[in-house]
Amino acid sequence: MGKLGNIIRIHRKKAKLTQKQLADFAGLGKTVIFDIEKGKETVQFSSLLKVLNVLNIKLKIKSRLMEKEEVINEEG
Amino acid sequence: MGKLGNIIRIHRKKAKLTQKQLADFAGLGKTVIFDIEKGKETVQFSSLLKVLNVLNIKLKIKSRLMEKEEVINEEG
DNA sequence: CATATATTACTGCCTTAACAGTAAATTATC
DNA sequence: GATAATTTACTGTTAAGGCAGTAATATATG
Repeated sequence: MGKLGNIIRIHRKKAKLTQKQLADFAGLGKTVIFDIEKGKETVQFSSLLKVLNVLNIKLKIKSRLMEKEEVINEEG
Repeated sequence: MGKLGNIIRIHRKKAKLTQKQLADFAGLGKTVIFDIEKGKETVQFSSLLKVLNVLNIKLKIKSRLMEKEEVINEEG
């Protein structure tokens, strides 16, 4: 299973949310949560961001051209 | 414009690639590269990963539940 | 063990991203 | 400024994600 899906599932469990509840909070259907946790990579990036934001997970980007790592999903 | 799109464009320029060339390397259509750089978030996550991998950009994940940051896109 | 809850899996419909092709606008090169 | 290259923008078609509904399996709770 995908690394990202696993991480998301762990965070969901910690937050004591069901897939349905997480889906509702993120404004998505339950199928997407299931797919993401299953490791499906063809989900829309926006769907992933919504889930990450609900779970307070930061997405960072890093390369040799950049001195500092940049956070992609800055939520309010 | 989206932060991620900007970063990707900068990396593409540094690599001296046109949108079309980057698209070919990533196995995508030129439209997707254009959309990503424009900041469109509804692209498929897999498309984003392909582009990031071509440009050697790492995607990391971080949260308070995790001690270490994890790299999502480990390419070979 | 029985019941309830949650997860996994499958279905068909609907929306939309991905795509190639093309044209216009912008930028680079001579 | 003229030419070429690149980027932006739009179009119609095709492929696929998102979704609710439902059923089956797995897990939790009594």
